[in-house]
Amino acid sequence: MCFLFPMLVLTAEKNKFKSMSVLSRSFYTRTDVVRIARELLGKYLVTQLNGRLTCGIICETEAYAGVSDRASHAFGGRRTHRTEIMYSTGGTAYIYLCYGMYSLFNIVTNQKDIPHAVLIRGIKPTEGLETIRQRADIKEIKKDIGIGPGKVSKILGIHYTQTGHDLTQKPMNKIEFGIWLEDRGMNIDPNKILSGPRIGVQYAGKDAMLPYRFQISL
DNA sequence: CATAGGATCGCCT
DNA sequence: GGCGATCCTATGT
Repeated sequence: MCFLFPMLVLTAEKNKFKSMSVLSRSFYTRTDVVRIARELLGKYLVTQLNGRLTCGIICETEAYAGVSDRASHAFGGRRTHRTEIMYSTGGTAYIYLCYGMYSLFNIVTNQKDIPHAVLIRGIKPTEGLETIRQRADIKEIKKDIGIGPGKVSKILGIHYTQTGHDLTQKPMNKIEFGIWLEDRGMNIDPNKILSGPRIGVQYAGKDAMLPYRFQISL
């Protein structure tokens, strides 16, 4: 037992380190975008902009399964100036403008040239609440402040001009711009995950009914 | 070049 | 639940 004890401590330390880690390339380059969309629930989405750190727990996602998914911008292998970023390696940000005024934040997944992506539809803010309140242009923070893909970007300072950003790199200092994700060891009970059809994709025919939307209540 | 429409939101009724 | 805001994107001439 006295030989085993230090090993247990080491294992605990190792797990602790792992539980605070920035999500790495290998998390994003896996092939199952629907699984990744589920696993992103409970992860922390962090931005640093103009020296301000803001952060929230991801609580709603949608998977977009590339060339075979009629709801995806990359359906049929379409490549345009806008969608080109979707063909990057997993762990790249795909951010585009919706309805002329909302930047929508997506995470590219899978290997290069396979245009899968996960749309982040909701977060629960945890850090930088005063900055978030200012960006939202409201007097007091309410519970639904981070619910809705347009709101996620607005409160975190994410803008469509940042599309293509590498999500696996933290900024090198307190000033540099960055968007990244962290696993802080939050455990999500699979039974608590709600799933259903994606929002706003009625044009996608039968694919509009796929249960690719996932959410948890926090 | 012109134009229709969009992976939305907040305010109004 | 209905609607306007607001402008880029994709497509067609």
